[in-house]
Amino acid sequence: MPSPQLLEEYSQFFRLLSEPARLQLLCQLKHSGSMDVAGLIEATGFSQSHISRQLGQLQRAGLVSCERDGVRTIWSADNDLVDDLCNLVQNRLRQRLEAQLQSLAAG
Amino acid sequence: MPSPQLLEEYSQFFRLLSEPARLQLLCQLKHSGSMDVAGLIEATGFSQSHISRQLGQLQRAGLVSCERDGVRTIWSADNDLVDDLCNLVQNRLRQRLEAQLQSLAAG
DNA sequence: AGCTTTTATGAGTGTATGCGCATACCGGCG
DNA sequence: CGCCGGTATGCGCATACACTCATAAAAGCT
Repeated sequence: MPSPQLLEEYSQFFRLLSEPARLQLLCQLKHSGSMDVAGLIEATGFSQSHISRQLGQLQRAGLVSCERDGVRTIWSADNDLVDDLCNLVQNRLRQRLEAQLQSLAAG
Repeated sequence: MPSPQLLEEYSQFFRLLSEPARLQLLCQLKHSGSMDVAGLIEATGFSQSHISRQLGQLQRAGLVSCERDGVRTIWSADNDLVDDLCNLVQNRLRQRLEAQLQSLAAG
């Protein structure tokens, strides 16, 4: 059994990924390599303030990092953890759907 | 890039794990094998209605399942996905702390 | 059938937070 | 120094949801 503190850490991390907007920003950065905020606004349609806040949260968790290019800030995703997690979840979703399909066919 | 629908699925799944209470119930069931609600109340200190609701959510996601034993309901965790996810996150947390430690030593 | 025990659920409350608007900060340029 | 483009942040609103109390539903016992 994980300790209560560890459970709290886990859930805080999962909470970061529980918001479609944040997940979308992460995937976009992973997909495009590096982007500035204008690009993220263009790609996602979110407001500038919203994107800034979400990136701040992701940065504090070490999932994204930024470098300044003059007045602009260039953001990039930091590691493969999120991809790995999403792949595991995707496998699970597929298994579930396949099982539903089978039980439907079996009547 | 995952589709918006898939992103939504991902985030809904992560949202399930973003609540310490649910994560604790999952880990408890994983640890103890099978438990009835009275046991979970004893182990976690949560109210009966709260536990019932959280188990319902986890059941709809296919993470736990139940069998009735007379008037009691015996719950058990259904697969290893959550453990795998938590292990990945734990590795990440450890890496982060080690990096902080190194930068502190180097600082 | 009525009574008891165990679990599920309707209703209500409080808190957290996503999201936008407006604005303050901040680094570069004339 | 004043101005301007780009980013962070205070504030407010709306909504989602964890959590509780009270109650209903279900299953066994007499």
